Amino acid sequence: MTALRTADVALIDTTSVPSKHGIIRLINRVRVELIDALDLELSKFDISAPQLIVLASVANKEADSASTLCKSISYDPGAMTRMIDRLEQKGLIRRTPNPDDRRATNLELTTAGRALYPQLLAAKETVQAQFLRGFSQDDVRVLEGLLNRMLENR
Amino acid sequence: MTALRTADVALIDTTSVPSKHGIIRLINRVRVELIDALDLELSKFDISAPQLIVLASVANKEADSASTLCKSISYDPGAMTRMIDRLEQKGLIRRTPNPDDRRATNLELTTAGRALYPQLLAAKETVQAQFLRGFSQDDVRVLEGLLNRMLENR
DNA sequence: TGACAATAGTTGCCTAGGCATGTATAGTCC
DNA sequence: GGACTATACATGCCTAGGCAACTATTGTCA
Repeated sequence: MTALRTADVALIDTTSVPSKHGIIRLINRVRVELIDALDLELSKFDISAPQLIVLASVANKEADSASTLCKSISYDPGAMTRMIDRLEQKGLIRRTPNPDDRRATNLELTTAGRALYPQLLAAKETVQAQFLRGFSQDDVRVLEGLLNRMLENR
Repeated sequence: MTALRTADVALIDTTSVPSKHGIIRLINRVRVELIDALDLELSKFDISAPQLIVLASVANKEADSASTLCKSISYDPGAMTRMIDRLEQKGLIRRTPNPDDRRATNLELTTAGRALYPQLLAAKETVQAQFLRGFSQDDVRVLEGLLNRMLENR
C-alpha cells in the first residue's frame, strides 16, 4: 500500500464530511424533522402521524384488517388494537365482523373518516412539498430509488 | 390541458410507482428497519440505538453537556436526564460538575465506556454496510446530499 | 376426525419519550 | 446591584409502543 498524496487526502476529506455521523443518524434526523412537521400540520385535526398512516392504509384498501396493517407497517399488534380503539372513539374508523373468519375484524372508514381523509392527505402533501422544495422529479426518483435499494438490502 | 398519450401514461406510471405512499412513509420505513437491525446488533451489549447516539456524541466530544446533547439530536431534556441516569447506572458515562457553570454537568465516558465504545461503533458499521450493500461511493454521497437538502429545506 | 400448530385480536405490564412545572444558577439591563 | 429573564437540569404525569400471555378461531395433517 502506497502512502497517500495530498490530493488523495483532500478527496477523502470531501467524501467523508457528509457522513460524519453516518447514514443512520442522518435518516433518523430527517425522519424526526418530517414527523415533527407532519404532526404540527395534523394537530389541527387532532390526528397523529401514525394515525394518518393507518387511516391511509384503510382508505386505500391496502389493509382491511388489523393484522394486515401490522405486517405492512411493522407495527405491534397490541399497539394496533389500541390505535384502532382511539380512531374508533374519534368516529373515523369502524370495526365490522368478518363473515369468513370469526377471529378477524374488517376495518373501514366511517362517513366522518372519509370526509376528513382528503384534508389529512393535503396536510401530508404540504409537508412533503416543503421538504422537497427545489427537488427535480429526477431528484425525487433518485432519492426514492436509493432508499428502496436500502430496503431491498435488508 | 391536452389529453395524455399512451407514452405519457407509461412515463407517469413509472415515476409514480416508487412514491406510492410518499417519501415520508418510505423514510419512516427505512428508519424502522435500520433501527431494528441496529438494536438487534447492539442487543448483545445491552445498549439501545438512542443510547449509542448519546455515547457517540460524548465520545466524539460533540457534546459535553446534557443540554448540548438535547439540541444536537432534538431530544427532550427530561428524557435525556433519565437516559443519562441509565448510562450512568451501566457505568458507561459519568457526570462531573462544571466549574464554570454550577447549573451544568459535564459528561464523559468512563473507562468501561471507552472500552465498550469501539465495539458499538463496529456494530453500527456492520448495519450500515448491510443496508448500503452494492452502493458505490457516489451513491452514498448522492443519498446523503439529497437527505441534507431535505434538512436544509426545513 | 382429533390432536397440534398457526393466526387474529386483546389485555396487562414495562419502558421510554413529550410536556409542564419546579429549582438553582447565570446573564442582562436599567 | 437589584429586578427580570434565560438556561440547565430534574421530576411528575400522561401517552404510546414492545413484549408476553391469553382466548377464540382456523388450518394442517396423520
